[in-house]
Amino acid sequence: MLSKKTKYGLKALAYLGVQNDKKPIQIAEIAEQENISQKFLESILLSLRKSGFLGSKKGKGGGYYLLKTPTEILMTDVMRVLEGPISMVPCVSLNFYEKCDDCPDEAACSVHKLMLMVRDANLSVYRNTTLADIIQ
Amino acid sequence: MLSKKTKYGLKALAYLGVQNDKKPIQIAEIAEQENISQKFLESILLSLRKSGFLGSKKGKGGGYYLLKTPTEILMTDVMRVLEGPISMVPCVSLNFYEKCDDCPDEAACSVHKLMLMVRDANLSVYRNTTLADIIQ
DNA sequence: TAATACCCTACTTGTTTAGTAGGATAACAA
DNA sequence: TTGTTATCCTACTAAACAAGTAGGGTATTA
Repeated sequence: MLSKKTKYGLKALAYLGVQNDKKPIQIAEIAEQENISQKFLESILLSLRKSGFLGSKKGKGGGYYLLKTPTEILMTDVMRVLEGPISMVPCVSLNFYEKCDDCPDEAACSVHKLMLMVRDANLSVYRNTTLADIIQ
Repeated sequence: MLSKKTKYGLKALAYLGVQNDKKPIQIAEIAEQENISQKFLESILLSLRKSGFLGSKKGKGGGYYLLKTPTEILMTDVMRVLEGPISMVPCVSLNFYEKCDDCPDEAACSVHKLMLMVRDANLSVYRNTTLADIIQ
C-alpha cells in the first residue's frame, strides 16, 4: 500500500506544478485544496525541501515552490524520498542493497527472481514518468 | 516492502514445486530447509490451503502438497492471497476497488494516474509469471 | 492406543503510520 | 520596533499491522 505521506507529497508537488508563476504557495492553501491535515503536510513539505525538490520562503507572502520544472522532476527520485526503496526486498535494491540473512544463494532464490522482475517493471515506470506527465 | 509472510509463502510453494513426486512434505522439513519459524509457516501454509493452492494430509506421513502443477500456479493469484491487493491504492484496484474519500475527481488525480501505470506494470509481471518460472 | 502432524484460536511484542502539540525562527509591514 | 505571518523543528501519541508464540484440538497411521 502507498503511504499517505507519499500520496500527500505527490498531490502537493502536483499542486505546485500546475501553478504558472513561481510565487510561493502556502501550506494552508495546499492542505485545504487537497484535503490534507495541515500539520502532517507541513512535515512532508519539509522533507521535500530538504531533499531538494522544493524551495521555501518564510514570513508573510511566504510558502513553497518547485525548484525545477515539472518535466525535470522524475518519479524515481520522488518515490525514493517519500516512499523509500522501490524494490520490495533489499536483495534486489539498486540503492539500498542488503543481503538476506536467511537466504544462502541469491541466484537460486525464487523470491529474488520474482522481485527482480517486479523491480524492473516498477523502475521502468518511475524512470519514464515525470511530474509533468501526471498533472493534467 | 514485501512481508515475511509472502516471502515465506513463496519459498514454501517453490520448495513443494521442485519435488518430483506428489508425496506430502512436512511443515518441519520446509521450515528447516528454508530457515523459517515453524509455527509461523504453519499459519501461512494453512492459508495457502484454504485458498486452494495446497492440499494436506494429517497424521504420520502427512504434510502439504501442491494441488496444481507449477506451470498452472500464477503469481497474480499467489500474491493476492499472500500480500493482498496488487494495486498500491484502492482507487486503481481491479479486485478491491474503493473510491478515495478525499479525492473529488479520479480522472484528474495525479496519484491515480501514476498508480494506474504502476499497477499495470506489476500486473503484467505477475500475470505472465508462474511458479514454474521462478523455480530453478 | 500411542505417536505423528496438521488444525485452530488467542495472545504478545515490536515497528510503523498518521498524525498532534507546542513552540522557535525568519521575514515582512505598519 | 513591534506585531503578524508562515515556515522550521522536536517530541509525543494512538492505532494498526507484522511477525511471531503458546497451547491445545483433531485426524491418521502404525
